[in-house]
Amino acid sequence: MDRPELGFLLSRLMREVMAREKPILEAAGLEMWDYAVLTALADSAAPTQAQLAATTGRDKTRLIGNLDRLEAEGMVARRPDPADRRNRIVSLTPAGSRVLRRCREAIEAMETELLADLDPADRAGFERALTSLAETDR
Amino acid sequence: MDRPELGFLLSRLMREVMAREKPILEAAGLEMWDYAVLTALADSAAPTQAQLAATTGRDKTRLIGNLDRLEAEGMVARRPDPADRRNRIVSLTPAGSRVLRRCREAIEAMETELLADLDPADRAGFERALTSLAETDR
DNA sequence: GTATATCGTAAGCGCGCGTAGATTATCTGT
DNA sequence: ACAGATAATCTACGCGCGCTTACGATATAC
Repeated sequence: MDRPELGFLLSRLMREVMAREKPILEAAGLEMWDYAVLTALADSAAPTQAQLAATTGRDKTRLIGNLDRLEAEGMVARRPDPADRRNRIVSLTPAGSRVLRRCREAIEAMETELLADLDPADRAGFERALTSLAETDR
Repeated sequence: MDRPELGFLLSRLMREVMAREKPILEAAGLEMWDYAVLTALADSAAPTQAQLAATTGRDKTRLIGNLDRLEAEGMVARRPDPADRRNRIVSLTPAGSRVLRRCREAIEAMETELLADLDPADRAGFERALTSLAETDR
């Protein structure tokens, strides 16, 4: 297919998505990284902060600040692992869970709107391909 | 469809593509922005640097450094517009054109490999959808 | 001819980033 | 009991980013 390069297309689309997400997250008092952290904790708590850093892609020393604030606002809990007290188990609080759900819904609505004009088959292929490609971690 | 959010998928894929492009561009002595500039000049010269900045998305004061280096290495030419000597017309030199073509070929090969495992129909839909979405400038 | 606007350029601002080193608490192997 | 590894934290780099201000050269409006 003849098209601009992936990098350009992706960075353009990325900017667009970011621009649309930003006001949603700001309304909830979250930064991008906060949201990534909450999302990573949605299914299950993180056994260590280092692992949470790895799964979110956040630098582990930078993650600390996000957790400090999220904890202060009661969205996240840090408790020492009883089995190894060096580790901090990071988990979502009910309040954090609520904030996350609200943001998630708003963002999904935004995405639906963004993708609305696509040919349905293209859209399905796009989502399948993107999901598959995002798992390509070398 | 049930999938992670667009933002996460895109940023993961973006990182992968960047990681694969980097060594190619480094081998040619280019930074990411240099390559974006050369690509923008491929079809036609830029009538002003401000316009080149706008089309590439680069801040216009930051663009200057890229042009300085590209010009010093003979890949790009800056000449005053005879009709309005405040403007600098930026154009690709033959050498710049060669470097661009070589990088472009390597990057296209990389992309082909990256997309190789996709279902062909998904891949076609992915490329069409991405191209279309990247044109969504609000 | 004088005021106003535009282009390219230089310099400096605060920001977030990844990284590195040191520190403290804790666990593991011997 | 002791040496070495590991987790979280703090501090401090240097980097590139976008943004702002200032300035000289040039063009345009009156």
